[in-house]
Amino acid sequence: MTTLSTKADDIARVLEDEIVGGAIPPGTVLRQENLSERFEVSRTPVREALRRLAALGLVSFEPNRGVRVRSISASELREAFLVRAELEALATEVATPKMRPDDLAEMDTIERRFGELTLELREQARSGAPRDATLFVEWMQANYAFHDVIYRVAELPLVERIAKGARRTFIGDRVWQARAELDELYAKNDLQHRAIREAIGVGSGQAARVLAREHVLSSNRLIEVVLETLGAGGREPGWG
Amino acid sequence: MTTLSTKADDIARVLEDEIVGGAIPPGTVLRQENLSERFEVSRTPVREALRRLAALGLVSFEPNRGVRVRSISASELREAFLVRAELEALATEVATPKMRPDDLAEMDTIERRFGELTLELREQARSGAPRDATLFVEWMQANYAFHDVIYRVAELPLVERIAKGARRTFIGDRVWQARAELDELYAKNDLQHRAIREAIGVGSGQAARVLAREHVLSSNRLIEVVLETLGAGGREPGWG
DNA sequence: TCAATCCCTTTCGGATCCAATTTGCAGTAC
DNA sequence: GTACTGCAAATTGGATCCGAAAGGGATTGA
Repeated sequence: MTTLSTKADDIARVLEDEIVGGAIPPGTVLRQENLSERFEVSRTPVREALRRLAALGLVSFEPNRGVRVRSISASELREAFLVRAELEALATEVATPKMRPDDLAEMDTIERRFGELTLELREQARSGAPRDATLFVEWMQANYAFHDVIYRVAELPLVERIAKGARRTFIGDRVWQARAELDELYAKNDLQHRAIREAIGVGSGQAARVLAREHVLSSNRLIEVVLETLGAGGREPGWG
Repeated sequence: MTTLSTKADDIARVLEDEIVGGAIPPGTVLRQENLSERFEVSRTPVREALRRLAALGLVSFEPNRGVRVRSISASELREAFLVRAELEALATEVATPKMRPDDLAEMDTIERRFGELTLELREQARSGAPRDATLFVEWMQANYAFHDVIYRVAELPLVERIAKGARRTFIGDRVWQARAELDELYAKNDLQHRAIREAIGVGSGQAARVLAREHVLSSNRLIEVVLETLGAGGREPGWG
């Protein structure tokens, strides 16, 4: 029986998901022994996993002190959006002439679902009820699924990898649940998706590029508003 | 006395430089024991270093078989140039309004030197003499220095990191020395640098962006010509 | 009261040791 | 001659062990 993956890789994947998903908040100090007893392995594979996370920029490595989950600054966040904007624009332009009818049909299906979820979210936001996390996650997934079709058609694995790496600098989902006026974001996102899909449909790579870029940048602007109102409060847990 | 860096990090840095510099050719299999006796350490830090290289995409990790230096395919190379083109365009646009007189002066100094080196290289190419490696390296460094000013002024560390990561997928410098008709590239590069500098000088971020993008893309086109004539011969050493 | 020093605990980095997997080769059956 | 089996060498993955660095607290001295 072939193993096909090492424990270090498994651990790295799990921690990666937990960090980008927000389950492990920024600033957390990761102790090797904790992780080794949690995953029921020795510290050796744990350290290899941590090296990988460090190379990916998810944690910072202080020699002889430990690793801590990196917290992202406002400027880093803005930059990540800039990178995403450029690369998604590129991918969208490249994908446009390669789109096949079934790809477009898939985009339509996803977009329809996305529209429904958007309505539900706005409904919820207007009613003032507490946010439903699962609904939000679904909305997010539909959002990503839309872009994933584009990435798949574009066939630019490097671009996809980098853009998705930048995408994950999201500070977790709770940011999005923070303010009710994100209503505007929901509606705009939906409209922009449709505009992008239409531009692709008529085969205008240029237009699709511009729209994709603006789409990401407008998300950026709204996120910044949220961060301001949240007070950019990056409280940093100490080493203890 | 504080160590300030671990052996794993040191080893990773050295190997990184050797791989991107071409000293360790693509396809090479890296044996843990070889490296451990070369660096006079045990295999533990070596493996951590290899994990980092794997996370950076410089080597591929096959469980229970070993690591090998990744060889870059033509499509990967093309993609890397696309990424660089977008990100350098972005950086150039952002840098334009932030340029101070002394920054511009520095660009002029570098560009002047770059022009001289370009002339020397073209001279050498026309004379049919064997390429002077050090001259070429100098030319390359001046080329990079020009762009580095832009990156420094732009103050976009993430963009800089990604773009430079894509820049290093260069298959070493010998590619550039392969054909004499790169003459054209030398001249064009020089002219494009000047155009970019002038666009920045008049404060047109839009123009600078477009010029920077075309600059990188034209390098890409010429590289592809070279690869075609070279026969894309990616001979892969076996596992032995 | 406050600062410097020593020591003890915690935690990390690295070395060594052992188990598991792969691989090459010899031998054998057909 | 070819394909298959089984063993042995090479190599990796992981566990355990040890020395060293960092941090905290008590003691001492001014």
